[in-house]
Formats: sequence, structure tokens, C-alpha cells
Amino acid sequence: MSGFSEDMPFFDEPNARPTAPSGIAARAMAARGGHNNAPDYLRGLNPEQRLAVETTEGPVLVLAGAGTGKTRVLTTRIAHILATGKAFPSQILAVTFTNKAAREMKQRIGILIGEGNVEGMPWLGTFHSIGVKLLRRHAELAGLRSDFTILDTDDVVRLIKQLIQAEGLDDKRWPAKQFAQMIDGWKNKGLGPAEIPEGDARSFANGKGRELYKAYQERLQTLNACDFGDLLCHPIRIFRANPDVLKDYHRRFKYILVDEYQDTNTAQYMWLRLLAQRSDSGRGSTSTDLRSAEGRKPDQASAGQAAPAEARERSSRAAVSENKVNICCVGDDDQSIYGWRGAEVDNILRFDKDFPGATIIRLERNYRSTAHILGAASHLIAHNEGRFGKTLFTDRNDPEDGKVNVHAAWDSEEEARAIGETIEAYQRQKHNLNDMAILVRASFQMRAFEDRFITLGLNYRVIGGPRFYERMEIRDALAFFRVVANSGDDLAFERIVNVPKRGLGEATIRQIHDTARALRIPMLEAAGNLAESDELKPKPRAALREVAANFERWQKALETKPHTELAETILEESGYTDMWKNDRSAEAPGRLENLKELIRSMEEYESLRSFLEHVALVMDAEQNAGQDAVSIMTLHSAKGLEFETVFLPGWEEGLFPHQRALDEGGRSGLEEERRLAYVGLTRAKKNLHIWFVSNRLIHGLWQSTIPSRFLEELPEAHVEVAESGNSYGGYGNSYGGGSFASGRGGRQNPYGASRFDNVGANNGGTEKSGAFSNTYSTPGWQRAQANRTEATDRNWGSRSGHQVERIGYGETDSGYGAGRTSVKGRTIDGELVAKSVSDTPSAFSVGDRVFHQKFGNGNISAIEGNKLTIDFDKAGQKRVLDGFVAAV
DNA sequence: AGCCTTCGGAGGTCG
DNA sequence: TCCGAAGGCT
Repeated sequence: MSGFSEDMPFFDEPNARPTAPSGIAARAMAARGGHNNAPDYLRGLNPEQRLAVETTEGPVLVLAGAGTGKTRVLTTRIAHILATGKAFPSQILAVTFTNKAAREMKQRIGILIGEGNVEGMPWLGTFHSIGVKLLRRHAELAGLRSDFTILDTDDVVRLIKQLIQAEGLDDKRWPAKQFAQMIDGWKNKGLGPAEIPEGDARSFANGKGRELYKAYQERLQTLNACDFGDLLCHPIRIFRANPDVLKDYHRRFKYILVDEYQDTNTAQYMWLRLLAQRSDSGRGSTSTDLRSAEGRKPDQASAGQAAPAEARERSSRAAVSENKVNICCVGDDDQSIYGWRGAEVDNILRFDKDFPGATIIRLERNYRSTAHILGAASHLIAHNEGRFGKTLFTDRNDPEDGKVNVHAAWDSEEEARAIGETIEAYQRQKHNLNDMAILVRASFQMRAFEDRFITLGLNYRVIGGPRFYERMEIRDALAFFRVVANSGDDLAFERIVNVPKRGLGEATIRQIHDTARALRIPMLEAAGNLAESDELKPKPRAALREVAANFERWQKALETKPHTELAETILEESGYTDMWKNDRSAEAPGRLENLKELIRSMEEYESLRSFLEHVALVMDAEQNAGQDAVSIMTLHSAKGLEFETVFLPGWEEGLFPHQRALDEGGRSGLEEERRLAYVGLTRAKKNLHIWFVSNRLIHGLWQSTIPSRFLEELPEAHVEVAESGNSYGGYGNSYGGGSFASGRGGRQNPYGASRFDNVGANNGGTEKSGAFSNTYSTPGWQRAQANRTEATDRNWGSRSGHQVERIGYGETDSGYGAGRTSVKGRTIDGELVAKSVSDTPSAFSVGDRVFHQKFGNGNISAIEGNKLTIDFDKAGQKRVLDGFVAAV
């Protein structure tokens, strides 16, 4: 367990694999000594950052811990390559995962080397945007035309649904969405229909999985379309089947840079390997390469083929080592949190095997957080196995820096209220709301905060959620544009043919569909034909005629009108804007605003076509960017961000670590959750508040919870358990008449009720006594226990809802018992707690038969302190507090 | 076409 | 419990 230490030498981490050849390091250091006049852009880099920038040749892995200047290194490295004339901008391939990261990188390179040159970096972008670019150039090699359309998830699901129905399958039993996810998973692994494992193929639609996948790909081809996964998979196949094309790119790309390498999936890995591979030996026919790719997935390859595949891959690796590959991957294995969507941490962990002779550089000097925060984060993440091992450190040593605060609350409402109060307290201390964030594990947690902040009138913004281009009105508008730009875009046509409602029901659309299929023409054209025939009733016929005429007119205008104007015209003439103007629902104004924003954003593009291209890949919205507001988001979307003050609510078993992660991922699932915790902790620059509650509403039921095991993994030296006995339901005497709860008067402590209060009053004895071992003697645990008593005595009143009432009750501090069960369900748990309070803890022994209100009867199989492991007859094995069960 | 009821599901999310 | 999707009814 590598503890936090301030004077950790750079390449001397005990867990470190011996991968940083001191020779290279030494050479670079020496070289640096020679530069007396280092260029401006190198100034201010620390030695490791500088090494990462200047080691331009050969494979390099930069392990960049949180807040160690990762982006700075990447951008400076590019600037350095350009400034020293090692490559032209067009010879650098730089890939990121998100558009945001790509944008930021462009911006920062621009600052370093002067704006104009950045435009000359055509190969800086996301995996997908570069994929599109490649695919447009070589579309015919994938059986597409270069003007193919990119379908988003929604289109894909609708298309698959059609296929499922066409197969005569029940689309309820076999949901299209599920199959879309399966296809996505396969494509993340670079698997085509022929390559998917037999088991996968069999598991869907009575064994028709493979057929359906094949049918789907064929359908895409006829539609001249592809999905997101194809943007990677098609280029991979093109490269494999056309060595000359690949060789062309080998010649072109002198330097390859990859951001967030820990998030790459297998397909991205294969794509990179192909581009980075410099073996011209001609060895490696298509089939061989395919096999070796499969061999990488240990869970897929059957025992029989695993060995030869391994061998083949080894030989291909050897080939790589013969020629220098200037690939630089930057990432942090400790921040790999996307395993569930196909990312392979393994890619980063075995970098030095994939690229023999790789230089591995660790960036461990953290410029973001206080020593306490880093100490807590380092200690926590050290519980993971299978990591490179880094220890973040900082020179920062400000005695004013507070420790990491751990708080307990009775339930989620209480948690939201207390966090709201703390935020207001910070605000009174002149902290900006923009500098504060609440990072949750699951999005349902957000609601409690939103509710609370609305009541308080506290500005907040929710980050994440449905992206701009996924909103209905935007997708509708884009569908109109798509049909105008490309009359063959049937999916788009289907989406809007009856928008706004013009009486074209299912039957008419079916007819259009059939005609189009029979004549092999686009649906738009089919609609025009039908409108002129007498196969339809007058009403739909007139409607169709209008639709056809509209599109014909708009398509003509495409040549003459500026595209923004045309876009407006389309939305006007189609009646789409009117539709929302007449809609009196709450969202309508927002939707109109979004449409305006859409048109505005089109101005930056020269044509409708180029705009649509951009939109298919990019488009995210910046909401109320200007205002001062607290950010609320999930831990996942917080990666890469930083805030002065961070709140991490919901640190309870089952929620965080999330039960499903444990169920599905086992040990590695737990480790990914722990990395997520690590990401959360390291977002904070100065103040960090972690919360857990004793009761949480899950699936509509109040369930008692136990503190997250991650709390136990925080080091005592850097953590302070906030004494917040007063916060339990708001009845504590320490509320001083309850005024704090209402946010008026009360204590003046700027950090709210918790931070500096009562230290030593309640926890002095307990906390100091317990070693931070793996027993439940940690602060969080003890808090939970100590508070259970208080909470139980008082919790009843809090069930009655009204804040005003609660304050009143608080003063009396009376036990409100009556009627609570009906008010909030599961308070029975509390009753059991109440009982256990008087008992000494752990009155049970292994083998005892017990009853739990929620899980029913079961036998105790293990006891750790007050935590019981119980095998329930029906609910399976659970860990619960002894207070929540009763002997039978 | 729009309203109402019923049913199932309830983790994270980039392009 | 509460939300959305989907299907049935008017």
C-alpha cells in the first residue's frame, strides 16, 4: 500500500514496473542541459513534463496522474514537433475522445504556436471525426459512396426494429435497443458479423443474431449509411484489405499522439496499431491480422485458437519494434472508468509489450489539489491491484488547507439540504458558485439537489443529460435538412413526413415504403409518385403532394439561397416553428430557442452539407455558461474537470460502489468503481466534502444503507469526520433553535454546521481509538453508528415533509412517532434500530436466524463488527447492519 | 390524432 | 415510487 508522501522520488515508486529506461531519461536530461535558451513554450515545464515533450522519437507512454498537466504536455509536444521542424502540421495525427478535448487542444496549440497554424492540423480530432475523414476518402473500398450519412443511435434503433419485424420476430421479446447495444459492443471490439462469438450470435432472437447483424450491415449499405461504430471499423477493414492505402498513411503520419489512452476500446486499439505499424514486410495478410486481433480478447478466443493467435501477434509485435514508431499515448490507468462501454484498461497496462522499448514517463507532480486531497485519493486508489502505480505529490503546504470532510446524513433529503446550506455558507464567504460542483454516482441522485436548490433559489446547472443534438426538435429540424441535402435519406424522411401532423398515418407511410422498395427509389420520390397517382385517399394525397412540392422547392433553393436562410425557410414553410409556437407546454419556448440556436450555429459553416457533417459528430450545448451556478453532474462526466469545492454525496454500499458494477464486474467492477471514486476526489482543488446517508429512496422504497467501503479506504491523517449530529433530520439541539436549518442566523461558521464543530465532542473518543484497519472502526462507520441512535430517536418527524414544521419539531426534539409509517414507508427499519440501540452491538453470532424487514429471513454467515453478512432465503447474500435485523 | 391506462424498469455515456 | 414507452380507446 503506497501511502502518501511528499518527497517521493520520481522514478522510484515501489509498484512501478521497471519500464523507464534510465538511459533515455539520462540522455534527455543531458540534452536539456545543453539548451541554454529553451524556447518559450518549454518554460515552466517540470522535468518530467519536459521529458515527455522532448522525447519525440519512439513509442512513449505518458502516465499522467490527475492534475499533473496532461493537456499541457500534449499540446506542448505538438508545438515542439512543429517548432523544431520535425513534421508539418499535416503529418501529425492527434486523437482525442471528445470534441471538447479536441477543441481545447486546438485552442491551446494555437496559443503556443500562433493561431493560423492550427487550421493546418487536419488530423487533430476525435477518433470518430478522423474516422469519417478516412472513410469519406476511401468510401468505395467499404462499399459506400463518399456522401454517406451517419446514423445516430435513434436512427439505428428504428432501423433495427424494422429488420426485426421484417424477420417476423416479436419486437417486444427482442427489443431493438438491446440489439443495437449488442452491435455496438461487437463493433467496439472490431468484430464483423462473421467474427462474432457463437454464443453472442445465439443469444438474440432465437439464434438469429448473426443473421440480423448481417442484414443490418446490408441495410446500411443500401442506405449508403453507417453508424458510429463503422467510423472505426470500416477504416480498419480498409487498411487491412488495402496495404497500399495503409502504407500511404504510414508515410503521411510521422507522429501519432493519443489522449486518454486508458479509454481506448479494442477497435480503437486495432486502428492505432495499424496506423502505427511500420512493418513493410508484407507479412500479415488480411486473415492473419484479423486473427491476431481476435486473439487479443482472452474471453472470446477459444483455447484452441488462442495459442496460434498469440504467436501471430507476437510476431507482429516484433515487427513493430524493428521500425521506430513515434507514437505517444497519454493517459492514466487510475482514471479508466469506461470499461462498461468497451474500454480496455489493458491497452494502457500493456503498452510496453505492444511497443517494445517504450519510454514510460510518469507525471506525478500535481498542480491542482491540496496535500490532504491528494493524500486521500492516493491512499484510496492504492487499494486497486493491476495498476502501474503512481503517487501524486505536491509542494503545496498551506496550513490553512482543510482535511477531506466526511459527513453523514439521515437520508437523501437531509443530505441535499445540508449540502445546500454548506454551499450557501461558502457563498457568504465570497466563493463563486461556478467553483463548486456536486458529483453524483447515478443521475437519479440529482433530483434531490435540484428540488432543494429550486427551493433555495440557488443557481445550478446540470451537466450531461441529453445532448443538444439529441433533443427532439433539433433532430426533427436536422431531419428536414438531411432530406433536402440528400433526398435518399429515408430514415430522415420517415421521421418528418408527418411532422407537423398532416394526417399521414401508419398506413400511408407503409404504402410509401412499399412503393419505394418495389421501385428501388427513395421514399421522397415514392411519395411524389403516389401523390400523383390515385392510390390514396384525397386527404393524404394532398398532404403528400405538398410535402413533395416543399422538398422540391427547398432542394432547388439549396443552390441559390444561403444555407442559414434556407434552414429558416424550411422550418417556417414546413410549419415546424408554428407547431411549437402553438404548443403551450412548458418546453415549447425552450425548443424554439434551441431551434434558433441551431440556425445561429449554422453560420459558421459554408454549406448545409458541411454543417450536417459537423452536426452528426459534434454538437454539444453549453447551457447558461455565463451565469454563476453550481454544477451538478455525474462522476463520469466530471472527468477532466476541476473545481475549487467538490461535494460527493451518496457514498453508500450499493450506490457507490454501485451494486450492478459489483454484480456484473466482480473484482474488476469494484476496481473501476474505486477509480471512479478516485476521479471524484481528484476533481477538488481545495475543499472536498463526502457524504453518506443512512436511508435512501431506491425504486420507490426507503432502504437503509451502510456507508461505502471506500470511506474506510480513506486515510485517517487526511480526513476529518464532520461532526454533524445536528443534521440528523434537523432536530439536533445543536441547531440552535433550528435556525441553521432555515439558513437564517444561527452559527456563523462559514463552512456550515459541520466543518469545525464539535470535534472531539462526540467522536473524540471513538475515532482516535480505532486504528484504520479493515474493521469497521473508521470514522464513517462510527459516525453511522453513533448517529443511528440519534437519528432513530428523531427521525419520525422528518417524514412529515414540511421544512417549517421540521424546524419546529427540532426545537422540541420530541420523538414523533405517529403515522410515520404511512408517510414514508420503511421507517420500520428505524424501529429495529431503536431496539438495537439499547443493546450492545453484535449481539448476534454466526449461524443465527434473523429477520430483516426488506430481505426477509436468513442466516448469519459472517460478522464483522456490527456488519453482518447474511444469507437470506430469498434475497441472497447481503451485508447489513445488525441494527436492521431481529433475531427470530 | 390525442388522451388515458398499463406495464416495465430503474448505472455510468463518447461519437 | 415515479418515469417513460407503448397500446388501446374515443
